[in-house]
Amino acid sequence: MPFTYKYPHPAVTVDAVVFGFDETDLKVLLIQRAGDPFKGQWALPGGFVELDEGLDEAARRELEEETGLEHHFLEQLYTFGAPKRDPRERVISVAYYALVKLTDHAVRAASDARNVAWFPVADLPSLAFDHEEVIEVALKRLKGKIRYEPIGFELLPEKFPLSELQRLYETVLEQPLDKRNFRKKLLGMGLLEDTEEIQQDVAHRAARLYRFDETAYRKLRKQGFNFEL
Amino acid sequence: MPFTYKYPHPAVTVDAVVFGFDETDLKVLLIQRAGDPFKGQWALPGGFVELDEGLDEAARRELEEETGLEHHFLEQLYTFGAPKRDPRERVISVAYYALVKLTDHAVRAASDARNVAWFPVADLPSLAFDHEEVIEVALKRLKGKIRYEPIGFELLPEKFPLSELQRLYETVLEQPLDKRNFRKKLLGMGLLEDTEEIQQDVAHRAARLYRFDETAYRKLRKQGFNFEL
DNA sequence: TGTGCTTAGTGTATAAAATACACAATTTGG
DNA sequence: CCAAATTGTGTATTTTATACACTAAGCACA
Repeated sequence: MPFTYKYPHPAVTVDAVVFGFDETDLKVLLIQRAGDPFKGQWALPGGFVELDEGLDEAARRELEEETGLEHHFLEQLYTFGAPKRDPRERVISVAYYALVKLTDHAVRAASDARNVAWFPVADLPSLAFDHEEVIEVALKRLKGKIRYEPIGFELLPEKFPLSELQRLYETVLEQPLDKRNFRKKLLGMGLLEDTEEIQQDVAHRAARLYRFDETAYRKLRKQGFNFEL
Repeated sequence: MPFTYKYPHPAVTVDAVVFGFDETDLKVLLIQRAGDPFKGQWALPGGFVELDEGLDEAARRELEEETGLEHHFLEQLYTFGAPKRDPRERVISVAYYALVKLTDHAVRAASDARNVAWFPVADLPSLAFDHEEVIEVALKRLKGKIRYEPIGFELLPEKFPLSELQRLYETVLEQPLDKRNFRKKLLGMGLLEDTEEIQQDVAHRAARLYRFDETAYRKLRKQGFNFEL
């Protein structure tokens, strides 16, 4: 027991709410706990912060170790620190949320072979710790932020039809949107690049594929443009 | 040194960016540090989290101890945890921001007689730790949030003339607003109760005083109303 | 007491943005 | 070649945002 302090110190963890979207559902990535407490229960991926790493860094490292996910949108969400949220000792959890492209990133099993799985946010199992609350806060943040920052694209493949973008918005915002108005607005922003490609292997008229134009977005931002849906 | 752990634990503090508004300026409350590190420099009020108290609770307690401020708007802002932000040991700081009514709450000196003072955000001294960054993040949050939640009223006295509300918005948003349109919009929301009182002791036509109607706001929220300026 | 200074308070016309809405075009599968 | 599924398109209407200038009230000071 080599780590001693004059005053008591809490433990600090990072936990991540990882969102994915699969054409119909918004999903969250969960990990089945290998040990106590809450052994066998589903929980958010996460772990202890090392003393020499930043918080963002810790969140990325844990995600990589536990799920193999890399290079995704990651943002700090909120810090949860109720005294009894962990039965072992005082643990303060800095929560993050991440957006990943389900199509590009296959989820690898955790290094220690724990179960990893995607669950629809509308149908979650019961969770360890206060992770249900964490997910609620993350959902609220996503719902708010997707309307005034172009983060929705982080959940879609690089090339996508407009209808899929619309479905994503309808799912996250939990409200139907008018097709013509949606297309008018999005295309009018000048953020979507027409890839000149169309869908393959669909049993109906194939849709044009678009790509989010990051460069155009940055240019417009500088000129005072604000994304808003 | 009675507190020992199997793994290293960082220290955890709460720090608060306290905003006030005094008819012309947005101000931040700072405390002059009594001890090392950064002795004599200005810093945000804050301190260590006790093991048996929640984070919000800790933030309120520290504010009360150091400035005598109570019963104000307080919200978690962001958690800062760069490994070297404190030269002594690894310290993770959960930052809060608070909005107080300058007129109602006189600031008391800290219990240990350290200097406490308000500084205009446009003219801050150099600060200890990464507190400049913390204030920047707080300002950005305030600027964003004041537009879609009615938190501006937390910075004004209970009864205020419309012109003062407008000045507040102009100061925080850093842009001029049209008087007639501003009044039309705000009064149109139905959130302002006319107190039937007017300003006293002013050297010009006295303005009507309004009060933010919390009850009306909650009622409207339930009906799907969204505050937006 | 009246003139000037300062701030309060008010309405309308115009432009821009949001909304509501329906059908023809394309491709596949039977 | 017909049915089923989904893409893609325009206009009229309503709502909201913007631009803009003068009179009213109260005090200070000559």
